Amino acid sequence: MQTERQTQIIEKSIELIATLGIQGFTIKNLAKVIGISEPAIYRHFDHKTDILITILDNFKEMGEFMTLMSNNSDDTAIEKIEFLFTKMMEIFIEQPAIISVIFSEEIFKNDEILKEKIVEIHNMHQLNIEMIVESGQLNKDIRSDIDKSSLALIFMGSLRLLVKRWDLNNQNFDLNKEGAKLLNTFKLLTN
Amino acid sequence: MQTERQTQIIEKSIELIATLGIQGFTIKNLAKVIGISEPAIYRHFDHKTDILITILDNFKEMGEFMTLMSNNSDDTAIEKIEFLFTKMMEIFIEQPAIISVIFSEEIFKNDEILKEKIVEIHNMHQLNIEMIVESGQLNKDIRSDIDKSSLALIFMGSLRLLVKRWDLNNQNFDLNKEGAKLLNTFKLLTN
DNA sequence: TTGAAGTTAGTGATTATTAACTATCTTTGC
DNA sequence: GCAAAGATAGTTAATAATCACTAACTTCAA
Repeated sequence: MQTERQTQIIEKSIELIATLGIQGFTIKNLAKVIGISEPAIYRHFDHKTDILITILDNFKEMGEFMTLMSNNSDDTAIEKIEFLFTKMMEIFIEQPAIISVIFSEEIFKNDEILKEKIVEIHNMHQLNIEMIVESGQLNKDIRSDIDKSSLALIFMGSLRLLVKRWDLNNQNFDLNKEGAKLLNTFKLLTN
Repeated sequence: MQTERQTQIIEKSIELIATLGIQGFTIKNLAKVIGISEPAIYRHFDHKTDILITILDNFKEMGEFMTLMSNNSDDTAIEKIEFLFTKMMEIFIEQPAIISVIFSEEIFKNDEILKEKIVEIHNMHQLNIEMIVESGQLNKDIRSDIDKSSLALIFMGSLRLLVKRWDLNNQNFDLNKEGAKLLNTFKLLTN
């Protein structure tokens, strides 16, 4: 479990990375935006890297929770994917800072532990969508002449790029609307 | 025009970012891998940021050249997209280090000039693919019930994710084969 | 009274960049 | 043709600023 202060450090760290990039994520900047001294940070995390590790662990947990929720229903495959899409966009609109961190694998490239965690998160989402697609193909909701891994790649790849563009363009278009449009395209393409 | 030394500095910078991340891209590291002293770097670039600007300018030029080539033929739309895909994968296989830089927009987040260049490159590729899709829809090579911007998003988004995964997984699968598979999926989905 | 969470003041290492100097080409004036 | 002058590209040594992190001390609530 995380203490309140730890949660705050994680949140502010994500915001810092989003606004200033990984190079702006310094203990000094972090302490400043929180309003405590630099050494106080070390009362809550042993090393700077531990903060990044915790960020990725939180993302992984969030992903696992979404996987559970999407599969714990008797929705059709398309409805499950719709749920995942909607849920993800909801999170991104509420906390846009997450985008810059979760879709920026290169940030974690230095550290082998961090890189491994990123790959794990990728695989988890890929496998979850593959599973959903497979069930949809069995139920004839999704056409069966295309393999599940390609479809999962297309689903995730386009959502990622859409969200990233929204962020790069200072969130100056309606992500919900564009997301719905993309989802509709998927429905047309895959039935 | 770039001098030989400038080209070398650019190449080694990209490699540094690819292997160590943006945090490993220091003048000290750069000087070391090139085999000259740190101040010598400043004989060829005024500031560290100028190196990053030049990297992005090169990427943009490369994109413009590919756009020209893809449109300077009487290929069908699908063939043009196939050309773009093949060409890009060729470049990535030859110089995998590029992947970590060109698909890592967050690296350039600090600097407004750099961020703007990234958005420009995005828009250029999006518009080019949209144009190709539009011509394909006019010729009935591509189904017309889906708008070109969605299809362009899907094309680019999935290719990006495929290439990034290949890189994240230490290039341990056949990118050409997976790329061909993805292209085939597009053909099935869009005809 | 003790432990958690803060403080100030400092550590050595590293950062981008500059100053000053040098060896080696290249250009220019006679 | 050839020396003077200048440009090019390198060097060592140093700069102030910043980095992650630590030691030692204080505050305060359970």
